[in-house]
Amino acid sequence: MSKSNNVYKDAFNRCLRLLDETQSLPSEPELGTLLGVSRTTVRSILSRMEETGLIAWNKRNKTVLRAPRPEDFFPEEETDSLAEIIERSFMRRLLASGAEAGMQINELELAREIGVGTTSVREFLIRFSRFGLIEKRRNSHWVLKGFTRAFALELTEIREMFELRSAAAFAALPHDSAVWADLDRLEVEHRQLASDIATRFNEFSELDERFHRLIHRASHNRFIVDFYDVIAMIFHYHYQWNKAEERQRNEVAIQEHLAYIAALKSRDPAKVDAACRKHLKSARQTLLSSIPEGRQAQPADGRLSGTFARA
Amino acid sequence: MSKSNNVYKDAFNRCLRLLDETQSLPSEPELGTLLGVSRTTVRSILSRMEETGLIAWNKRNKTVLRAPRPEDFFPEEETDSLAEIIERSFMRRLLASGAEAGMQINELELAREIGVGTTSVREFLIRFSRFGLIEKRRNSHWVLKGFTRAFALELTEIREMFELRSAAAFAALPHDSAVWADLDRLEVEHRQLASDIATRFNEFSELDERFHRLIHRASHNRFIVDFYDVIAMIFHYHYQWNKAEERQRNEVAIQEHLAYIAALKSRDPAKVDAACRKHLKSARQTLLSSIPEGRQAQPADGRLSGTFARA
DNA sequence: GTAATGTCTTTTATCGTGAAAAAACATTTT
DNA sequence: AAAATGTTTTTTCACGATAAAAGACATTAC
Repeated sequence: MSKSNNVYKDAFNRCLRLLDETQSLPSEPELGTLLGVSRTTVRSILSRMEETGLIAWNKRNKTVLRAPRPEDFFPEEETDSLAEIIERSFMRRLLASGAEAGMQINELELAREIGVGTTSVREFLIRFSRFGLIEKRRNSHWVLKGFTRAFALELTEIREMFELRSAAAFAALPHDSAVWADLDRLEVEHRQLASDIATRFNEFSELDERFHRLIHRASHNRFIVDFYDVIAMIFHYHYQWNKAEERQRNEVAIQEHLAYIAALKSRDPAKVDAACRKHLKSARQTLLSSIPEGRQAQPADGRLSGTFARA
Repeated sequence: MSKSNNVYKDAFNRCLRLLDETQSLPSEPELGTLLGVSRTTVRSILSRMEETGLIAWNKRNKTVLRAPRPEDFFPEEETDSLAEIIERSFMRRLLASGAEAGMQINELELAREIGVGTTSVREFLIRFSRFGLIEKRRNSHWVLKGFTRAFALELTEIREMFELRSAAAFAALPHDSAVWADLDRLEVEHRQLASDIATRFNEFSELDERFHRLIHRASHNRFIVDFYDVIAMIFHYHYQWNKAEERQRNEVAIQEHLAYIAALKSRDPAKVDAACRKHLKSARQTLLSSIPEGRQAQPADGRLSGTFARA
């Protein structure tokens, strides 16, 4: 099978949405930039759009003939990259009960179960290892460290260290920095979401990530910025997994963010520190409360069927 | 070629050194633990030792017949893992002049130049990416961020944050903790090295790493402990690259370590903080002074032959 | 002459394959 | 019966091969 054409399919779908807005498409290089793909892929997309009667394509002329119909789109599941498929599959297993600290991870079995080659699984595990949830034994298998209370505490410890420092750096940024406009925009979005909370509460997690990433970027430190990937990953799956009191939690978080934003705008270090601490404390509480007591680190032993086996 | 047997060769060489000390070798499982390899590999080693007349092997009896000769050993270069070979090769290129920030890294070309498969190079680059020196463009090449002044400053910023916290945690450890004995042992080693500095100054970097890892471990935080891998990697190659005033630098560092150790033993937070800060400051200076001014981040352009190409 | 399109080449992503090494199972020895 | 040895199976590691996607070069259009 060698390689799926999900890049093409995903870009095709995104291009279809563009069709609604205009009568004719821009030049190939322009489309490439817009969709984030190469001209080669753009031309494949245009070819297909011509074939299916969506556009008339003659050199520079790409006239839209009709609006896209649902059946023009490629199925969602065919647009995911292999890495995404593997990650989702792996995280499902990890968060499912039965995945205890100390268990072995079997590359071959994982690959077979997901239906992909071992190379992709290996590469995924190497990339995933920086999240601190798995560890490699030299010339041997991977070991699961488990999504434990200890993990959550270690993660939040670093997060708090990094974010307090970033927030302080943020507040010290000059008045003419572009971040203040970004912050204003985020504040508006927070207020809109707050007033619509009853129906849109599930949009918070995306806003949350953008807000915190903006702050972390002020550190101008690649290690701090990159570490937010770990936090984002954990919170992403955590939100999917723990829906209890989601609306209320998010409502509280939005108010904390607004207070945090006000503190940043005041540029008063003490206020920033206090608002940041307060929010991070409740974020930690939320994460911790979602980890059942049973999910403690404990050396597992014996063998178990499936991807994870007792060591 | 599929897979080299460097694990076997390396373990064989290490096993040869064991031969000097005893008349007979222990059981297979025991040897496996000792050498850190499986019984399968142990048996291959024993087979060869029997063939070359080093031992007489009959079931539980493994009698040493003669002392190993130089020609019994496998050549050093055959005992390195592929990952080590690729890392060395890559770092040589990275630290060589001409590798500027913004350049592209070509997997295929790197693989060809080193003489290995692309998979191994890909996996290496993924693993290496956590050091913050390279970055991947989606569906495309890697980009070199460069060993710049900015990199050194970002690295040391995190290091200082982490080590100050770890040192404070260390000093707060209970009296009966095993780390105090470890610290005492390290102190002795420091004093021995200090008195022999003229001849053994190049042994410092290994001692340095052990000392700092001991401190970082007191944080009980996997992210802090793991981050020391980044520091160790950078300092490892930095030491190889910058030999200027090595002896004097190490002499100063040993004295700083001794003061740092004394502060830890005093368990006085203020003293620990001061000693730690002082040492980290001079470590940062050493690293910074080794980065030539020319080695600044600047967007490269155009193409260049070799592994790294201008973007 | 700049920027697009058309064509060709190179690189990346992924798989199946086979040898090295680990791990599991069976048998013997103490 | 506990621990070693002998044997077989499974897993990891690394490669070459191939389609997707990117990139480079040549040609045409404005």
